[in-house]
Parts: sequence; C-alpha cells; structure tokens
Amino acid sequence: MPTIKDIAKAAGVSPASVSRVINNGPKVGAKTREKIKRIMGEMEYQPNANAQAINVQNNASIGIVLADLTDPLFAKMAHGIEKVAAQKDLQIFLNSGAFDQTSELNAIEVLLEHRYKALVVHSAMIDDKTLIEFARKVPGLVLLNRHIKEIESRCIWLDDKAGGGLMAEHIVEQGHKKIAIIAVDGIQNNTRHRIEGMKAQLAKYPVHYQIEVLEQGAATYEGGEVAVQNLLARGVEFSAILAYNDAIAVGAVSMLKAHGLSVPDDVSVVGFNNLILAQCMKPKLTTIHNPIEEMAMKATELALRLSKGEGTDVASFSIEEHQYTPELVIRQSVKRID
Amino acid sequence: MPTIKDIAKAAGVSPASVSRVINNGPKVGAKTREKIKRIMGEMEYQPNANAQAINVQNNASIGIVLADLTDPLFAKMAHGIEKVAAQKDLQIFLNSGAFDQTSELNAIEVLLEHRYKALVVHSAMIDDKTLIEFARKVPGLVLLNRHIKEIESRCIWLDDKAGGGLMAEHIVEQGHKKIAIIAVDGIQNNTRHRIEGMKAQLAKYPVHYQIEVLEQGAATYEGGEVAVQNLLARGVEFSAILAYNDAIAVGAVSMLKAHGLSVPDDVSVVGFNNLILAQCMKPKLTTIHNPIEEMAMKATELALRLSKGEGTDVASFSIEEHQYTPELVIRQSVKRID
DNA sequence: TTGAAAGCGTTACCAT
DNA sequence: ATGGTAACGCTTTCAA
Repeated sequence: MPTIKDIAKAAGVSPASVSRVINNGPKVGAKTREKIKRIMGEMEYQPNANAQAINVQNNASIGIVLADLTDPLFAKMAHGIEKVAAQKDLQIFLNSGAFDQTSELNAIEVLLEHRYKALVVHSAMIDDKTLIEFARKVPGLVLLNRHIKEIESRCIWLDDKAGGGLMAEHIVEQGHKKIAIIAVDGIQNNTRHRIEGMKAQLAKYPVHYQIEVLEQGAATYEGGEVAVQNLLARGVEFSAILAYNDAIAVGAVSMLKAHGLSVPDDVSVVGFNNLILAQCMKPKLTTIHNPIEEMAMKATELALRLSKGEGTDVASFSIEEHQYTPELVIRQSVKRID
Repeated sequence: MPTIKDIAKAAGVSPASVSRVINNGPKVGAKTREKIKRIMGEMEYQPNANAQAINVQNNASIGIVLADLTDPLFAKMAHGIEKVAAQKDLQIFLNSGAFDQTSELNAIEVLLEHRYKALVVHSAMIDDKTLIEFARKVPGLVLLNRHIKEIESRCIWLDDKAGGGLMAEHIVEQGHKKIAIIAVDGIQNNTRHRIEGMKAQLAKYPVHYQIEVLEQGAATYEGGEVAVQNLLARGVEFSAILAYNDAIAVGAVSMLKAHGLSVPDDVSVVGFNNLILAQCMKPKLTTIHNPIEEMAMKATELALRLSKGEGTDVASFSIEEHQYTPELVIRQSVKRID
C-alpha cells in the first residue's frame, strides 16, 4: 500500500505537495496537481486516516454509544444521528454497549482513545456520578435520552413524567377506574418518572391502580404477555392497562385475547413510543409519541457544537431546548366506559 | 491531554517503558510497572488509538457498512455482527450507507482509509463489478446478504430462490389458484430470485398469478397498503398474496381489512423474514424465516479469518457454508381453500 | 530491566 | 509554487 512518500517519489515532487493535493489545499500548480492526481490514481493511493488524525487535532467524525440496536426505538436514534452526520458529511463511529455497564464504559473509552470530539451517548447502565465525570472531562459529550440534573445542559431527554401523566389522564377521562400499570425494572429513570407522572394524575381521581414490574430487559412483546399472565393469575381487576412501551402493549393485547378478553371492549391498552408497530397492530394502538429521532438529531448538533467550543455559556440554557414533550396519539385501543 | 512522553517524564523513565506497560508487555520491573501505572492513573492518561494504529499493521476492529439501520432486518444484521465482535472483544466501526450508491461507496472508502482489515459489507446499491474489484483489493472484505458468483467464497447470502419457492409451494398446496405477488423494484437481486423461485413452482400447477411491483424503497407497511390498493383498483382477482417482506404483508392485511376483506378467510397472506412484527400481528403471519443474524455472525467470522490471511484456499469452498436456507413458518394468515 | 533512537504516514511551518 | 523537515504520539529494534 503506497504512502505519500511513494507518490512523491513517483511524481518527482515532495511529500508536502502531495499532501496539499490530497487536502485540496492551495499553493500547487495546475499541472503539478494533475500529475500528482494521476499518479495517485495509478498507484491506487489511499490516505491513512490514522496518520491524518494524529496531526490534526480536530477529529471530524462523531462517536456514538447505543445500548441495543435491536430495539427499534434505539434504531431510530441511530437514524437521527446518521441524518445530521450525513448532512454535514461526517462519519459515525458506533459502539454498542449491549446493556451492561462494563461494555458501555468500554465503548466510551474506545471512542475517547480514538479522539472523537463529539460524542452522543445513550447510556442505560452507567451511574450518574460516572457520567458527570465524563461530561466534565469531555466537552463534546452529550447524553441522549437521559436527564442528569447536574449536567442537564449536556442532556437531551424526554419529559417522561408528562408522558406518564398523559397516559393516566387519558384513561381516567375515558372513565376507567381500575388500572393496571406494566413497568420495567432498571437503573433508568424513565420508568420511574413515568410512574410518578401517572401517580400524580391518578391521585386526583378516585381510582385504583396496581403496578406490575417486569424485570430488566423484559420490555418486550413476551414481557407484555407475561405481565398480563401474572396480573390475571393474581386476580387483579382492571379495565385498562398502561404499558411501558408499545412492544409490551402489543404482547399484553395478545395475551388478553388468549384469555378471551377483547381490546378495547373488555380492556383498554395504552402504549408508549409510537413505533410503527403501534400502527400496524389491530386494534391500532393508542400510545404516546416519543420524538426520539428529533432528539437524537438535536443531541448530535449539540455535541458537534460543544466539541467546537461553542455555546458553553450556562446562561443561555433553556430547558425547552433540552427536554422534549411527549404527545398522546389516540387510536383504537382505548374505549370509553361508564 | 498527556502523552506517553509526559508520563515518562513524570515517572522518570523512558517512553519505551511506558509503552511496554500500556501494552502489558514484558521486560518491565515490577516496581517500575507499578509506578508508571500509578502516574498514568493520576494524570488520566488515555492512549491515542490513532497513533497506535499507525505503528501496528493490525487493526483489530471490524468495519461494517449497512444500508439502513431503521429496517429491523438490518438491525438484526448489526446485532449479529455485534455479537461476534463482543465475544472477541473487538470494536465495530459502523458506516451507514443510506441506500444510495455514492454514500455506500464512500462508507467503504472511509473504512479502508482507517485501515480496517475485516469488512462486512451489506451493499444494496453498488454494482457487481465494483464490488468484485473491492473484494480483489481487500482480502478481508465479505459481502453480507448478497451473492456475486465470481466472488462467492466472499459472500454470505440467503437462497432467495428457495424462499420464493417455499412461499409459492405452500400457497398452492393450500389450494389457491389466483395469486398476487408484491415485489419491489431495485438493483438487489433477491427480489428477482424470489420471483424466479415462485415462478418455477407456480409453473408446475394450473394457477394464475399477477405481479405488483413497488418502487425502490417502498418495501414498507405503507407500500403494502398501496400495493393492495392498486391490485384492487385494477380489478385483479386473487385469493392469496405473496409479499416481499413482513412489513408489506402487514400493510396488505391492513388495506384488505379496510376493504372489508378478512385475512385469512377471504385472502391468505404470506410474508418474508419472520421479524417480530410477524408474530405480533393478528392474525399471526405465515412467513419465511430469514436467518439473517446467523448469517451476519458467519460473515463476521469469515471476514476476520480472511483478514488474517487464513482460509483463502478456494478448494475448501462449500456452498453450504455460504448459502443459507430459508424456512417456512406456518402461522395463521393462510387458509386452505378448495 | 531499561533507554536511545529510528521509524509509522501525515501535516504544517519555514525556506527558497 | 515548491521542497525540506520538524512534529504528531506511539512502537520496536538495538544497545547498554
């Protein structure tokens, strides 16, 4: 594999000139430039990005850490990041953390070692303290889908409390009085926030509710089935289910049907995220829209800006820019009862 | 950000020793090693992966090019690659190509510039000739989900023809005689192969079929709706639909219902890929299982092996190892008719 | 066991 | 417009 020196030698010029041509720099005569280009083509020269990176302080690419690509919600994140990267002609170095703390930490570490300046991190398992430290150390690091008060100007997150409130409010307004909530265990705060939001709403009305907590990682279709199974086995009475996400909701619907219960006639169900899945299923799922793709784009732009040393002024922080608002999407899985 | 020299100075040793410690190399006294480690910790030293890469010929990470992360099928690919990467403690550099030729080419180029030796490429838009050339030039490049005869020992693909055959065979066996096929336009051969497979099967029976071709990129839920819309508008008669993928199938089911047609009572539907979606919907979708995750793992291992110069002997090529076989998954969207 | 020094492939500054 | 060359941060002989 030829180097810049080989090209220089072959073209009878200095490495400096070749470098200029590679970078489309000025100060190269037209004929020389042509000649060098020709030779580069002939010798199939391919720049060594590592060698370049060592000289230039500014690594233009952006690094991202994602928990699990298999989750469509996270795939949407990736897509959002990708969109702004493409539009700015930047590369993405993706490092997936497989939902365990060590590998998430490792993923960040690797990105740092490669000197990526702009980092978008979606961490589910790393604790606040560690992340705060990273944020202090790395100016271009932005946390996506997570809210840590101490560094909130470096976070882009969803107002989960409002989301939970929306779900509860809707269901109560439709006359439901016995409600089952399917939550998920884990370090992530969003479950907790959503529950808080629900409780705050529900407390205003004379209703009963029961929370079924799935174990970490069970926020899936199967998890939804299990949860309903449990609920039914325990003899819990409910006319509505508030699910942590769409997949759970769909699983719940399936298991309800298996037990001869129809949705929404016997039981109403509300999901969360508003993935394609929610539109595809029958009945179409009433859910909460999660603008995760926009959020991802925002996070990427923020990371890029911060990595260039722009906009660090704490004064200009406005929560509206960092906290996104979920929205209720009414479809067909909730029925009014009296 | 401290360099190896800073550490050396602070520890009163030579850069060489520090380097040895970093790489867990031998030839360093125990106390010296401890001291260096301590100083590295105190100064928060972080190795520069680029500088390392420039010295070492062997880039352990693996590079991957994917067309579109948003497609769950592709996400599964990523997941498969990830799994073997994690298990071998390797990093992944992901470069997404957004379904257009230029950006796919660009993605490969970038990986090459970073000197990644093992490349798993899922290219939808680059032509055979160009890929063959890449393959010749880069020993560790493997094509995932694509079959190019000239370099098939470097490809991992699905037997799409068999897949199409399976779909057709099943539907014919269930007594259907009027069949609608929803295909998708594009450079990718898999549509074509599947159709071929279907035709080959259908030709054996006295049945009619009609092909509705969606435009490139419309292999989605909405595409399925549109296709059925068109079919119905054109007055095509059919009792069964063979869809290019599950999303299309689900969209088709939805539109059929909108027209008062029930699945499978009025129309039977078969999908392809066997994504979660297929299990979640009602009725559960009969489909073809696509072992894409296994394939991705295989491709990754192959790329890794090839990049180390192992197993290039053409003699040992066996098609069974490279071509994967799809399987029919019977669920509830097909009904026997007479 | 340790260190000096020669690279690795580029870039960028300073001359010419 | 061009070339020489130090420097980037690290690894790896080769001596000591």
